[in-house]
Amino acid sequence: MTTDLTRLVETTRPRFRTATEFVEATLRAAILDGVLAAGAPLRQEELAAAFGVSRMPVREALRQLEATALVEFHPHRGAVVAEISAEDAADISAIRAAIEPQALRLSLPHLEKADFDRAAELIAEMDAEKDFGRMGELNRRLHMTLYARAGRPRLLTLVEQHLAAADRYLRFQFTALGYHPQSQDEHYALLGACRAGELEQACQLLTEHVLYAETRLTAFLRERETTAQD
Amino acid sequence: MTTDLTRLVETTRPRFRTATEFVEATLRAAILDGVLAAGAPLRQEELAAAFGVSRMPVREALRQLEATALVEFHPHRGAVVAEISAEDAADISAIRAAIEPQALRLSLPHLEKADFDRAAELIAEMDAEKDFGRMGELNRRLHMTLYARAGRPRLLTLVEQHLAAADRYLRFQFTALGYHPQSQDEHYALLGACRAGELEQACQLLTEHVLYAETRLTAFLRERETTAQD
DNA sequence: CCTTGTTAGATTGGATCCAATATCCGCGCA
DNA sequence: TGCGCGGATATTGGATCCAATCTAACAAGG
Repeated sequence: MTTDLTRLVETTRPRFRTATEFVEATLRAAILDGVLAAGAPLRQEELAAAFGVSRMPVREALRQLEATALVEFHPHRGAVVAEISAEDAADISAIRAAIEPQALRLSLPHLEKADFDRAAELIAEMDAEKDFGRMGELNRRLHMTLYARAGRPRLLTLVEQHLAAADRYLRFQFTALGYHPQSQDEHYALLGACRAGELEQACQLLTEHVLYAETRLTAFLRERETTAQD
Repeated sequence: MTTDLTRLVETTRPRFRTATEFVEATLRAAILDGVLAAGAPLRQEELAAAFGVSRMPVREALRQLEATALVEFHPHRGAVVAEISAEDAADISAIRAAIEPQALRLSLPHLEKADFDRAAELIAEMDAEKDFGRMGELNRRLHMTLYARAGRPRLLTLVEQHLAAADRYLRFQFTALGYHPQSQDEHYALLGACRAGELEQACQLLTEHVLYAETRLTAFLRERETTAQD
């Protein structure tokens, strides 16, 4: 683990103004990308060494990640990467199903042709992409492109966080089952409705898109959880 | 400010296992209750003295509050209590309007008579309550009572956070204009629909309830912002 | 008189050090 | 042989100390 992190460290370090910012962003990416597995203990000393800083920025970063449920603190026992479960996946999906249509509703009236074209590009890129990590990134950017003009920073931050959280789960599913192609059909349909300015239909499609993803994902996770008990 | 905090400190200290938890919870309450005004600088040394701890638990607490947008960090310049604005109020309302109906949708089928009775009690208490601080607390508990059986911890945490954030704004409005009685009518109607098991109607009423509150609030805030420029 | 450079003070960011608590292993005893 | 107790060790929580940087005041020059 240490070496995996060290590589990221040198490349991204100079972009941040404080060590805490740097550690926080890098740790978040590492957790979301699956570099740090669920349940893995996050020893402060170890991380500090990997990042080339002292324990303090690590502690502050961990605190911030705790607030977004990416790590769990156990007093005097340290922090661990948040576990994943079918229950939690359903939880995240319920949130996405609530806030993403809201974001789209507020954004769609202000979207312009350039935005739709950008979205179409991203979908096309996803068709060609093989790497699951890049795939998740593209998926997030596609969704965020459609919501970007909502003009509601808090809402968009929430959406981004939960897209990323969902992505953490999807990576799991993809590596086991491969990418689910139906999802791309849904993207095309969604973009079509958006381009046509069909607000209600677009929201409907989006809700179903999130719901389908949840159904596929939780089915996979539940099976995985039951077979794991053998 | 120091003295206001000191009073809270003694009464709540023993309930927490770590100083950071204690500082975080107390600071959050102080900000939401308006004890610490919007824009107020949060000097680490000052807070540390008020809480009777060193600067470190204060720093960790501030980091956690930053992640929930209650405080803003400016590198090397310190933290301030998040500002309030009509824009931000609308942002929070948009989030509430999205997630609260979702929570109700998931919870309502599992609510029992005892839950409805508890909610009715809370509404009645609100009719009698004069203090705006207690009023907000009761309002939050009422809403959460209706959502409690959703069985989605993340979603409920989000709802609770944004109810609290909205409450911070409502306190502003109430102290200037007094409590808006229409809100209570909406509560009674909502509870009625819930009791009758009318899921769709209840969600509709709830959405409108949040929306009305937003309309009243932003109108008040916008007026306040324009008159403040004289 | 206004602008700009410089410097002193205040305040945060980060590192190190000490104390408190949990875990783990071995020993004694039933 | 199994269970409980106690100390050693590792790790976190908290305090203190030092360095980096921002703010503000003041002086010099245009």
